[in-house]
Amino acid sequence: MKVKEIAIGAGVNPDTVRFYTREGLLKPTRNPDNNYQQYDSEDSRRLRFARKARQLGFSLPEIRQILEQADDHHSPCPMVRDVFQQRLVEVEREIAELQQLRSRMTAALSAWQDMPDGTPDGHTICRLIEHWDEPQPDTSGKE
Amino acid sequence: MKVKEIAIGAGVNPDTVRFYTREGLLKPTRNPDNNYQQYDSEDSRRLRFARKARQLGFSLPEIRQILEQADDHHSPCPMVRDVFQQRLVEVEREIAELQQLRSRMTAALSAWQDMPDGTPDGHTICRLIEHWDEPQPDTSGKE
DNA sequence: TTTGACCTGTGAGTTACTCACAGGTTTTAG
DNA sequence: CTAAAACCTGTGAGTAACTCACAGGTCAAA
Repeated sequence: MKVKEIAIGAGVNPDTVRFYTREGLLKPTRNPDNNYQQYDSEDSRRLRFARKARQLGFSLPEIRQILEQADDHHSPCPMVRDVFQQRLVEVEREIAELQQLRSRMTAALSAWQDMPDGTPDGHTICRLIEHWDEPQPDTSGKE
Repeated sequence: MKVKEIAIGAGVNPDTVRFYTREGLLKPTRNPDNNYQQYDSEDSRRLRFARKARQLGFSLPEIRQILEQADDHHSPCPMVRDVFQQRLVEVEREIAELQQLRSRMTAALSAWQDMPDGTPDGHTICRLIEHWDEPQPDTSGKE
C-alpha cells in the first residue's frame, strides 16, 4: 500500500501517515525502484489502533510504547490498563470542570438577558466577565 | 508597575505578561531611563480581564478585539455575548463527548477485570482498544 | 506525450504560553 | 562601596499532534 491508500483505509490525512512514520509508529519498507514507502496490512492495523488509542486520550509516545511492547512479544495490556485508568480519572475531572463552567455560563447568559445591548460603558467592559471568579488552581497534583 | 509586579497581581507568569504585551493586549509605556516597561492599573485590569476571559474559552484574538472595542468607547458586550453563546454550545458538546467516552471506558475497564494480566498475545495487542468503535461525528447537536 | 495525481523530504504554521539565553540595570547585603 | 542577587530586556526555541506549503521526482491515463 502507498501512503494515500493506507491513509484512506484508516480515514486519516496522508500527512498524518507520514508523521506517524517519522515518529516510528509505522515501519513501512521502501520500494527500491522509486523510493516510495510500502505499507502492509500490519501497518494498517497499527494505524487504526493508534487512531483509536488517540481517541481515548493516549499520547503518541504512549502509543509507540504500547506498539513496541507488542513487537517484543510482550503483552502491553497491563500498561495499557494503567494508563487507561489514569485517563479515566482525568476524563472525569474534565467533565466536572466543564459542567461547572456550563452552569456558570448559563447563569451569566440569563443575567445578560436583562442588560441592554449597547450600553456605552466601554471602560468597565463586561462586568459579568470582569467579576468572574477564578476556578481553583487544582491542587490534586498532576498535569 | 514592573513586569513582575503586575504578573503577581494577576497571578500569572511574568513571561505571560511579556507575551500579552507583544500580542498587543497590554499597552505599557517605557521608562526612558532604563527601557523597562511601565504598567498601570488599567493594564492590570486588562490583564485580569484577559485571564478570566481565557478561562471562559475566549481566544487571545477575541480578547484583543474586545479590549480594542472598549478602547474605542464601543461596548463590546454584544460581541462578547455572541462569542459566549457559541462557546456555550461547544462546552455542551465537549461535555456530551466526554460523558460518552467515560461510559465506554468504564465498560471497557469492567470487561478488563475478567482478562488475565499478562496474556502473551502481543499480536492482537489489546482487543478492547482494537475493537473500539469510532465515535460518530455527532449529527444530533443536543444533549 | 503531456497532463494530473501521486510520491519524496523538509520546514513552517497552528495555540497559548513557558523556558533558556545573553546581556544590561537595580537593589540589597556586607 | 562593591559585589552578588534579583530583576529587566529581546529573541528564539520548545510544547502536542498534526496540517499545509514547497520544490522536485514518479507514474497512470488520455
